[in-house]
Amino acid sequence: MKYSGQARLLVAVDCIIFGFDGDNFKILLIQRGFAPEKKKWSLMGGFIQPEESLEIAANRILKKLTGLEGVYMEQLQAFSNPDRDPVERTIAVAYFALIDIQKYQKQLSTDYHAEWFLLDKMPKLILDHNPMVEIAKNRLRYKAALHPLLFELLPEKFTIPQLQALYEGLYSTTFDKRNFSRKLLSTGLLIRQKEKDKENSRKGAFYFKLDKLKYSDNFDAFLKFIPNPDKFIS
Amino acid sequence: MKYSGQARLLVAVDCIIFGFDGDNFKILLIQRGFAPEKKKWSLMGGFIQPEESLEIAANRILKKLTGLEGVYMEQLQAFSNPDRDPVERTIAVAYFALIDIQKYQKQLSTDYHAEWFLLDKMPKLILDHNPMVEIAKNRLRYKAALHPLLFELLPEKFTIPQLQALYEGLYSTTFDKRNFSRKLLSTGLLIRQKEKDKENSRKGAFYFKLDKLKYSDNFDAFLKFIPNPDKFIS
DNA sequence: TTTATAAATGTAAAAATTACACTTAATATT
DNA sequence: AATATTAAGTGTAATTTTTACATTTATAAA
Repeated sequence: MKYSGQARLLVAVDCIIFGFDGDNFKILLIQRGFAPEKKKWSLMGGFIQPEESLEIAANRILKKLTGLEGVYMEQLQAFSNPDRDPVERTIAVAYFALIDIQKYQKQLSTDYHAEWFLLDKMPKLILDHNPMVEIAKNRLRYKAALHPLLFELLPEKFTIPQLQALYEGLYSTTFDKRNFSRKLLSTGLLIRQKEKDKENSRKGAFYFKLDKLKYSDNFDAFLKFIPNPDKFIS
Repeated sequence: MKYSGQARLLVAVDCIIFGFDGDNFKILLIQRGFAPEKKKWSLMGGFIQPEESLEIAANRILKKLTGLEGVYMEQLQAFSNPDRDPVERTIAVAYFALIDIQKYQKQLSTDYHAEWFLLDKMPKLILDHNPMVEIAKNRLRYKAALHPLLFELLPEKFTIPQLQALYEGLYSTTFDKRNFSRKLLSTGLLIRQKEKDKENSRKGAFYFKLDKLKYSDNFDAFLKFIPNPDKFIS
């Protein structure tokens, strides 16, 4: 028993993979090894398989490229312009992922000619992938203004100055460090460690870890990390 | 030139249509006139056509049911569990719409046996439509806490007490009317009219209209209508 | 021992939010 | 005509949150 007389379409999943290298936001792109658009840069994607949900497909695709599982990933939206793929009508559901760039295993992706690009210096991508990335950036700015999302981009131990650089990078602005650290510490999500990071200064900066329990409890809380976030969202 | 060896799927659009009758939130449902699940209540939906984007399809479907165009509508998310439709694998992209219930033309929908239900007293729906509605309610609560979205549910002229009832209904709570009106008026979005609504009190309540220019300018602004919105969002 | 450098911290002023109760306008009642 | 009724409308003081801003501290290098 089937629905007759209706068109069936290809459904693709595309992953927008964000990372942070300590100084700048990055995005992981691949160079297509096959026609059409061979050699052009692209988001990592693939078609949904008959037995998969979109979430499963997105995780499969992410794992294939990065070797990572259990990564933060969120459905962005479906892109459905009938002309978006000149080869054949395809609907793409975009997901964005936040990964700890240090966990990314380069060798896994040599198959795909993957490369991290500075988010601000991204090449032209195939199809409608550039607008997808723009929408994902905005969604990330939106969500990170209210929820403790950006920790997903950091390693287990991180310092307050690193965290501030992360926020400042996302919003292309600067924050007063006294107010910033007070706000972040007041969430109660951070546990100070005894060790310091001595890489970036003589004095060293204390490492912090996330209080994972409080983190998962507060993930959906409105924490107002960024004052007037609408200034930064287009 | 086609992508070979990939499965093609049905893609459906389902519309979650919210209204407000002055006292309660409502949702517009239809009773399916055909098998499977004939006579069961359902969201209004349909399959995407070859030349349509999802947005166009959603608007087509909404217009067919309500007669309305230019309505506020937003993509909720794609639902893709492989078993969600027992007849045939179908991906559904849900949209939610906010309409002024007074503009809804009943006669248009007799074709579909459409009916407004109290949102809290909704029947069981087919497939995964109940969870779709739950997700839509949460999204609406989330977004309305920050953005001036709910005006889409009201007629052109409305009173502050009506507006407060609307917010109180969505969050199942009460607000102090002094603080509520101060907050809403401080947005600068409301223009007081000379006439009063005398339906609900002897004194009468002043009508207000939206300042449409400021409204569209501020639609994406973070206005914090609701204190601690995470209390209300699950 | 001194110097250099980034990390860490406190406080006062301003703004926003909260809690709370009386007055007013208009109709209905006597 | 006076009075009662009812929901609309409004103000203020206390608290909390946010903002602006400068000095001290820890450490390694010279």
